[in-house]
Amino acid sequence: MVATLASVAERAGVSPATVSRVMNGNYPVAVDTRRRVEKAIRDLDYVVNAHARALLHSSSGMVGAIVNDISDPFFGAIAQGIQATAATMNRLVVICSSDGDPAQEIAYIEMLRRHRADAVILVGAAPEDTTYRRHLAVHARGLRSAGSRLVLCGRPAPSRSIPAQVVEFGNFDGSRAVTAHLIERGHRRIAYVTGPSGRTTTRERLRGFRQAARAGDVTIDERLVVSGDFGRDSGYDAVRKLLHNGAEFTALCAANDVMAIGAMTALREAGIKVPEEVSVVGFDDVPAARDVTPALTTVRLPLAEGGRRAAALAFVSEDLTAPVSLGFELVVRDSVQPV
Amino acid sequence: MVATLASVAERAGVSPATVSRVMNGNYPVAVDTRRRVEKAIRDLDYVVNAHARALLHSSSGMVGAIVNDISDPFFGAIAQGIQATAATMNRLVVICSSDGDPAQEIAYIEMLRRHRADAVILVGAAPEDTTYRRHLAVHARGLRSAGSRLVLCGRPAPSRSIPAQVVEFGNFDGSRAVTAHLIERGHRRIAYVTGPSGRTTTRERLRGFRQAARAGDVTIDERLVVSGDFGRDSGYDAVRKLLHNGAEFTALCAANDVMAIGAMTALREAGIKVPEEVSVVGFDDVPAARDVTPALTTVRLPLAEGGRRAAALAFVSEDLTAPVSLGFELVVRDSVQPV
DNA sequence: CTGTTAGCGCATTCAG
DNA sequence: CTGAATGCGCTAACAG
Repeated sequence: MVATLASVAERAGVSPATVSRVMNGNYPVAVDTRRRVEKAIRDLDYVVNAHARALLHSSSGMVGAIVNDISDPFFGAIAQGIQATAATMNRLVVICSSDGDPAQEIAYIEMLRRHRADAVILVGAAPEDTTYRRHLAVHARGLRSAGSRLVLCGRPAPSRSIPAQVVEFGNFDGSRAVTAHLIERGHRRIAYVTGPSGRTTTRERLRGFRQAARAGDVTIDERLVVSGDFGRDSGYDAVRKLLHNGAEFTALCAANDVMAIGAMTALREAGIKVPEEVSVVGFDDVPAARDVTPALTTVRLPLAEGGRRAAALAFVSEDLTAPVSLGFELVVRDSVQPV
Repeated sequence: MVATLASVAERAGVSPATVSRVMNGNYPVAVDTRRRVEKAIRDLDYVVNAHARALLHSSSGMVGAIVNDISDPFFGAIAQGIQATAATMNRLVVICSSDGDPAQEIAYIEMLRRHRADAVILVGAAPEDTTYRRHLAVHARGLRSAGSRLVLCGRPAPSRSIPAQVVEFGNFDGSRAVTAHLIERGHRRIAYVTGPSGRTTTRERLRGFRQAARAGDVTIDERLVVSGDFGRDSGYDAVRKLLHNGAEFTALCAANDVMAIGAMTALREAGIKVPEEVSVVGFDDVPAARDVTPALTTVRLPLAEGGRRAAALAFVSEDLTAPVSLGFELVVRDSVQPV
């Protein structure tokens, strides 16, 4: 059996109220009474029931973060940031991996609402389908009316009808910058590996790529645009497919580092030298980007900081008037060479 | 305001009990009554209060996992496995990052006990200090008497006095195998980068290394054993230090891949060719191991499976008589060359 | 099939 | 400074 306030009270020969007062320490209690109670607590290994407590306050001191895949370094870095500031505030973080499934994500949001999470942080690309958006809008209002916060990290602010705080990354601008970097070095036949279809991040980064191409007066051969899913193997496969189709390109731009790294391996296996024959760029600047050969030129996103900012927003009750927009930095390493 | 059972009942013109019955669906309710209630639920966007419910069952349908650092791919892979099987059972997973601090870890365990977590999964190396062990023993008994499970994943079973289910990895055997691999190829001056001090995993892997050396009749020059912390930079720094001290070695064995990869970068920057001049091996087989150049020879641990097995143990109530011992696989790639 | 009752464990009035 | 009483939201008897 597990000890309760009452059992501790009985053992200490006091009332439950007194035990409660020494537990919370915000009320005068006689020194020796306190001592007796503390001993009983230790003897019984009493641990308060967070549920009973939450029932009173209708809050739980817990925040939920929903990510696509916790084993992806992109999400790992953000989760780490969230966790770090949550620990500071003595809050429990519930991390849920939705596996990229919008329905799963909605299910998790509902679970978190059941647990009266103080905040829900949605991390990374948002699905663009309308069923998802409808459900999200309902939950957003529900969270709001329960006094909980909805924070979006790494996805754009949705319609005004859904109340949320948002932390955005420079997906569009970063993608434009890294593409321009390629073009400035003379590349005109540039392949692109996209993220999964129907996600905001995929769209934004691709848009940046196309925009830079237009601005640089290079036309994108649509046969060079192949779709990936942000996973390493999809980058690898994309190159195989490109090569198999006899595509010709002097540079490859991947929608994230993980795919860029898979792509580099495929290139190497095909006997194509990077960057001598093909330049490669990625996006995110995950830790591995620095350690592959050649080191990957990419766009650094302040991922951990994004997580920290998102968590900070989760713990504060004022609404932001505008989204927090985090910058990016073009990190030039060794994977690009002038054509 | 947030809807309650009572408010839904009122709106539907029925009793709270009836609403509860349609919510749980495990009790006969007239079709049109059910319909009316469902409409009220939707209208009010009613979401049950998990805390009120948990108060009755004294369980929460939630399991906690405590890891050292969620952004480390080792933990990411395990967390992913835990998460995957938890989702299958419709359970919420609370992932907590203790930052390698034993006191933090204890604090998290207590938080999870307050929330009446169905299980607590401790992932990765265990601290070896006695204060930690004493606290853990108390909590282990507390969890047990509350009907919760304690599962250890990637750390050895502690003393018999603490009740826990354990999933172990082949730290000792794997380390011995990969070291033997080096020795068989003629290496006799082998450097070693350890994990953080005072952790079980660090000790086990180092022990395997020494054991293999002894068995292969090679004596380890203690100046070649340098300590790291499982982080990438510590692998990088270890090589710098070794080089700075004028150490001579033909092979380097790192206690994990992350450090091995950092070490390879340091070697490359110093103009030392891997594997022509120095062979390198790692441990874990994280995703990046495949994509560095040369691809890293390492020991593959079934990390995701370990997570899945640990989660499975968390959801079952029978005690195992013996720890689950997961195998390992020596993955030979390109980072080792005969001397 | 449906309503009424009681109580899960705790913090908070309100009295002493 | 301490105790008794109340109710948070829900489900599980128990009646009807």
